[in-house]
Formats: sequence, structure tokens, C-alpha cells
Amino acid sequence: MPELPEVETTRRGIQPWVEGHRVERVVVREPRLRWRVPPRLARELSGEVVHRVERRAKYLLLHTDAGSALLHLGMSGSLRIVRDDQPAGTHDHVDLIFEQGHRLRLRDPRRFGCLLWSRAPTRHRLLRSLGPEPLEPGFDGAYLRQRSHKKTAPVKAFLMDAKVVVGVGNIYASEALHRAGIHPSRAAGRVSERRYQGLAQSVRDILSEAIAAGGTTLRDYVQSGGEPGGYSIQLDVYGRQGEPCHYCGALIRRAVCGQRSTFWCPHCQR
DNA sequence: CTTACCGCCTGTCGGC
DNA sequence: TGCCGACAGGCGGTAA
Repeated sequence: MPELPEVETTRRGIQPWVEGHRVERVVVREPRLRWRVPPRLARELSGEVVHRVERRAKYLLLHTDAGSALLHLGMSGSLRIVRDDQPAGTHDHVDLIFEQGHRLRLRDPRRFGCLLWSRAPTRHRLLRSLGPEPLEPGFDGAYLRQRSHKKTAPVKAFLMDAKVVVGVGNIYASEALHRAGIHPSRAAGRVSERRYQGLAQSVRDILSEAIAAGGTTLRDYVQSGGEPGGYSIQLDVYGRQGEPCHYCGALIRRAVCGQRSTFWCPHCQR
């Protein structure tokens, strides 16, 4: 499923084919995504030049002078650049057709993603309450410590809260907590600033490593050219319940924490 | 304000 | 081997 590194990898992949290019028309084969693709999107976007492709959290924004397309890949979405004559598959729901002939094709088998239109995206309801980007200044141990003050929710749920920090999905939350040595069900307010510094660093490191390697390959994710992600990272805990910890050999445990599958090493994480 | 839970979907996996 | 039900999963919306 696309997490932040996959979305960033997608952004980088499509950028040269989208930025500075004029949309000739938009084909919507299946508008029923998480929210219906608004009919005005095709109208508004057609004829416009995409002057910038931005990522905010796991959203991609295609900015034009008329407004911005706001896109989320959900669980199973992917974007590819295809030639004009490439036949569309079952789950290829939308094509942006550029003047030069190539297309930006949105595929999303589970249709958990969305494609919306906004004239003022920074004030859009989906974006306006989001927390800081984990790879930007402002996300650090002091920030996490301050935000977690008196919170009793599990630190893993806290870390996955988009109002706290964006882009840390279920996989990376487990991995970052393991790397930082913090037990996922510990109350967020009972983690020291020093340990939060380690956690912030782990989050940055893991996301950066994944981006550098082109995103993880999990389930349906493919890069913008169709090739699978190259980040066959060793995941240290995610999906490894019952297997030995790479660092201490203790058996990795799994439980539901914050309504989600959570994996941790009972020896390394306290 | 917080927290829990629902629902949107389909591919995959485990059980029989 | 084949079928089928359960489940996963991001995340906004809503109820409590």
C-alpha cells in the first residue's frame, strides 16, 4: 500500500512528464472512488498547464492556474505514465491526456483513493488540519514531547495520527518504534523527550531510506513506470510475528494496538 | 476535546 | 484441487 515513500517516489516519477505540460482532456472511466470524482474536474483541468506537482502527506497536488487536482492513492492506487495507445485495464479509472500525447493513468483496484478538485487546496478540508511533514524542520523530539503532553493513547496511535505528523503509516510506525526501542502500547505522554528524539530520528531515517531506494513493494504498489519498488528493505518487525528479532533473537510479537496490527520485539522495546 | 468504530473495495490467503 | 469466507488496510466521518 502506498505510504509516504511510495507517494514521494510516484511524485518524482511523474514530475518530468507532468510539470510544464498542458492537459488536453481528461477521461474518467469510473468516477466512483472514495468520493465521486467531481464532474467539473475534467472541465476545469482541461486546457490547463500543470505547473507543479506537490506532495503533502500522502496526497499529491497537481497545481494549475485554475485550481489544483488533489489525489490520494488509498490502499491500492498507482499512477503511471503511459503512451497514448496503451489500452486501459479494468481498474484504470482516470487518464489525464497531455498535449504531447502521453497520459497520466490512475489505477486503483480497491478505489480507496480519491481525485478531487480545489481552487484553494491549502484550505481544503482534507489538508487544512494536517500536522507537519516528517522530513521537514519542525518535526523533532521536542515537538513530539510537547504534542504528547498528558496523552494516554498508545504512542503508536499517537505517531500515526495525521494531526500530529503526516505520512507515518502502519508499517513504518512499527518499524520506527522498534528502531527507537519504544514499546508501541506505551502511553504517548510517558515517553521522555530524549526517547522522542530517537523516535523522530528513526522516522526520518526509515522514510528517507525508503525514498532513496524507490519505495517498498507491498501488494499492488508499482512505480510510475510500472516497475516494482526497489526497497526490499528488511523490515525488522512488520509481518514477522513468531520470527526472531534481527538484533536480539527474541520472538517478534503481534497484537492489535490502536485498532491496527502492531508488531514489536518484547526484548528491545520498552 | 478525545476515543472507538464504521465503511468504502477487491485481491489474497487460510481453511476445509 | 477448488471454493468461499475472512481479512487487510488509509483515513474521513460520525457517534459516544
